[in-house]
Amino acid sequence: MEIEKPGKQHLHQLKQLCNDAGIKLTHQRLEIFRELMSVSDHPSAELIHKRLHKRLPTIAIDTVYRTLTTFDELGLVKKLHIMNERTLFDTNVTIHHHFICSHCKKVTDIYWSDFDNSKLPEMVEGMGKIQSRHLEIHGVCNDCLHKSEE
Amino acid sequence: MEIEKPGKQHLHQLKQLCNDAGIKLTHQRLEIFRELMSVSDHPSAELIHKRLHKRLPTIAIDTVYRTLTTFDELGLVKKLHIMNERTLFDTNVTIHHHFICSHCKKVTDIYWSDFDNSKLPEMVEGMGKIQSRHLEIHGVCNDCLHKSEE
DNA sequence: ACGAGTACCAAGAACAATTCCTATTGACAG
DNA sequence: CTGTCAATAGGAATTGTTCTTGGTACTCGT
Repeated sequence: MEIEKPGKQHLHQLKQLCNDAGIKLTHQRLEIFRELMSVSDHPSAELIHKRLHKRLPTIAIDTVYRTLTTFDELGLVKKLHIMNERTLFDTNVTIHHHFICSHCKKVTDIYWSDFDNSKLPEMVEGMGKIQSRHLEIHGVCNDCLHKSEE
Repeated sequence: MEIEKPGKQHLHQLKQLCNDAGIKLTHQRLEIFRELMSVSDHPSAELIHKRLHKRLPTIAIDTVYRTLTTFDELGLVKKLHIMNERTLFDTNVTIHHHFICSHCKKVTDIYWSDFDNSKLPEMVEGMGKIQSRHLEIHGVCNDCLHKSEE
């Protein structure tokens, strides 16, 4: 079972990817990328926009959405649609699952390659062409468990 | 592995539940319940509202949302938050998972009790108090596979 | 250097899903 | 019958996201 979170993408990879995709590596894209790679959580578009506002006071929320969608298509980030919450973006694009605290809503990555490599039941395999599987585990995280004891 | 979908709830159970919860069994709640139990798919609030409009021409979409949330709290239905889509409601509240066609977006229930009863990795168990697990399998369903061959 | 073409972006309008607000209704207790 | 209170209808508001528009900057051919 893997536990370590894989290393982050680097700037030259972004440049490469943009080149390959035939799109420009603009200032905005670069800054959004830097912001994404500097965080280890699962930020929302709104949060990224807020954080970027210090460095890029004129950036529009729409640009953030557009760029994140572009990054999603490039495979640099992954859109998460969890719970009742807004769309989140995961900078970790390797195969993994999520633990979601039903109290504080924090999302924690889970690596479980044994499960990823295991075979699904025949019934499921027969439903169509399987592309991916994503496990969402809900519970109360340790932080919230300790807080509620106080 | 279970395959059969468990039986649906019945009217007297709704009455019982409302009584226990100390809320009234209003005409609207009854009709929304009946509508829910008559379908086997995963309807959205909007769709339920549209269907109910024939029988209850004055029902407000807000009432549908409120009632579905109430039912969710009572455990009669389960809110689903899948993909980029709107919130769906699942009338099947027994433990199960979902296969989501990335092409037609259809959601199919999966029963896999071996997995439900299996132990999670230590690392995950240690993250907090686990309440539930939900597996989302993405792929292309057989219908769409056949259609694309034409 | 210069003009046309293209990708890109900011700003605000538009949109869709959901929730809030408020007056009204309806059921029940006294 | 009347006061009370939960529940509802209808519309307005809010929220998250996307579209439209006009303008800017870079690129390529000349």
